[in-house]
Amino acid sequence: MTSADGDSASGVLHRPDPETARERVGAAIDRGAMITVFGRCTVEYEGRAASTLGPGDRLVVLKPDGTALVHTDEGQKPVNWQPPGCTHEATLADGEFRIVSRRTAPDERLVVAFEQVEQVSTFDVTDRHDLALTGTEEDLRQRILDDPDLVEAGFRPLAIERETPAGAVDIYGEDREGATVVVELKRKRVGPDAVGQLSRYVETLDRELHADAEIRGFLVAPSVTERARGLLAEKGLEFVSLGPPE
Amino acid sequence: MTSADGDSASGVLHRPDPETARERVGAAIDRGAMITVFGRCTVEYEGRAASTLGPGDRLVVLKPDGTALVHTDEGQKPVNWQPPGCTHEATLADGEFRIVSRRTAPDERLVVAFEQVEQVSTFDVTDRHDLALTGTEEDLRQRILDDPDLVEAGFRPLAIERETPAGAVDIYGEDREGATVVVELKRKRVGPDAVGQLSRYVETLDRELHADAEIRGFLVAPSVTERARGLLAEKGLEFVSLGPPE
DNA sequence: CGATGGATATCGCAC
DNA sequence: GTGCGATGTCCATCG
Repeated sequence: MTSADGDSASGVLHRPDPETARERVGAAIDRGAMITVFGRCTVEYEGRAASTLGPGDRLVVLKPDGTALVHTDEGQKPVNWQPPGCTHEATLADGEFRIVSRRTAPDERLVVAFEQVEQVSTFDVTDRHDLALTGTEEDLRQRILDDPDLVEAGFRPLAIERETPAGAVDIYGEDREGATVVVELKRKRVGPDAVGQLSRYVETLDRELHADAEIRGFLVAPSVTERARGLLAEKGLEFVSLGPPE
Repeated sequence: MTSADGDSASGVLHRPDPETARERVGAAIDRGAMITVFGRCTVEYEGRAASTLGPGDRLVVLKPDGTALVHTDEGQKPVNWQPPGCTHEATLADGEFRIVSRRTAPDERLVVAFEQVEQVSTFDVTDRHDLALTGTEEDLRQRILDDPDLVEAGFRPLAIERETPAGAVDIYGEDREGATVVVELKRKRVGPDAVGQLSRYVETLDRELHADAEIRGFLVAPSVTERARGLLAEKGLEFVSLGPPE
């Protein structure tokens, strides 16, 4: 045991035996602490898909919200995981310390079996601050509502997130002639999928509105791929280049 | 200091002062170790977007491949991160221990400034085992190639990933009458986007092939949403229900 | 390097 | 719960 044991804010065990690891992790799960376990382990997952992972050194993170993450030394994404809301369990089986995380609807199960536990750490964590993020699609929308001429001189926004049978349109409005305008926003370079999305909005509005009504579709993004540009031309849609704020 | 210090496989510091934390993390970065730091910190990010995060208790993971992750007590995704390939730096500024991670193309920068470091851990990690995953789209494709009648009696696959101007078709073949068949596979319930994808394949092949050639489009998936079903009917495409193996 | 599409995507919101 | 679209998506693959 280390001096950390007397500290409620955090605790650490170095190379605990399986039973000691099970006790510490089980207690931390019950306490609602954040837990990291590093050691040599195998991983099995079964649920939406299924996978097995042979022995290797990995970092396991258990969060009080029921999230489980298994990280190797590479990659931003965990090699295995469970989403928030799962139930974690610390068990002993065949003399091994194991972490089992389950959920239902859909049924999913993650089992991490440790051959050797290098370290168990627990943390009592408080974090009330929300992330303030800028440079998103909503920012782009606000810039256009502040200055509709960015789309086209005389453009008048009438609604945001206007519902159509094909889904909600980002910005709905009229051009200077009174023709209906549909605007699809993308915060980064767009491919063919965005053109298909805009096209569906225009097509369904074509049916919904007056038969002789002209409907113009605008795609607003920093840039388009060559294939997407071709699809735009083919479908008679327009493109406006608008990048993130400097 | 704990007994772990003499062990090259892992090391831990409890509540180090900023300078000690900087030394230990800087050395571990240079050594190519995996690092976890837990403590009270603020986070700033600037790059593809920008964000700030006020003080709170968070777990920071630095990987030898240049990945950085900042995890709070909630959520599966890190609240902030840097992708693999970044350069990490451990610095002292205003008496605080800071972790700075940068990359170029695009320029991105992540700064984690610690008011209080609860724990620093380092691990020498090797993991050469690959993940074996089943229940994927490739599994579904193999099942159909093994038994093409799953799509339709008499279906004959001729190619996989056949290129078209609209992208690669999952399975390309002929029905019993010799008509061209395009099959789009999805491993789970599909929405309108998959119908758009299949529709583009059929449309472009319609132009590419003989004008009088009949082209049939099949969407193979466990199920479809109501809107997607409508789009399929509208575009004259067919649906085959085929779920993951039990 | 960019383009393309899959993913146990995750996440948030509307219904 | 399902449906739908955004994401600093990440990631592998291909040209």
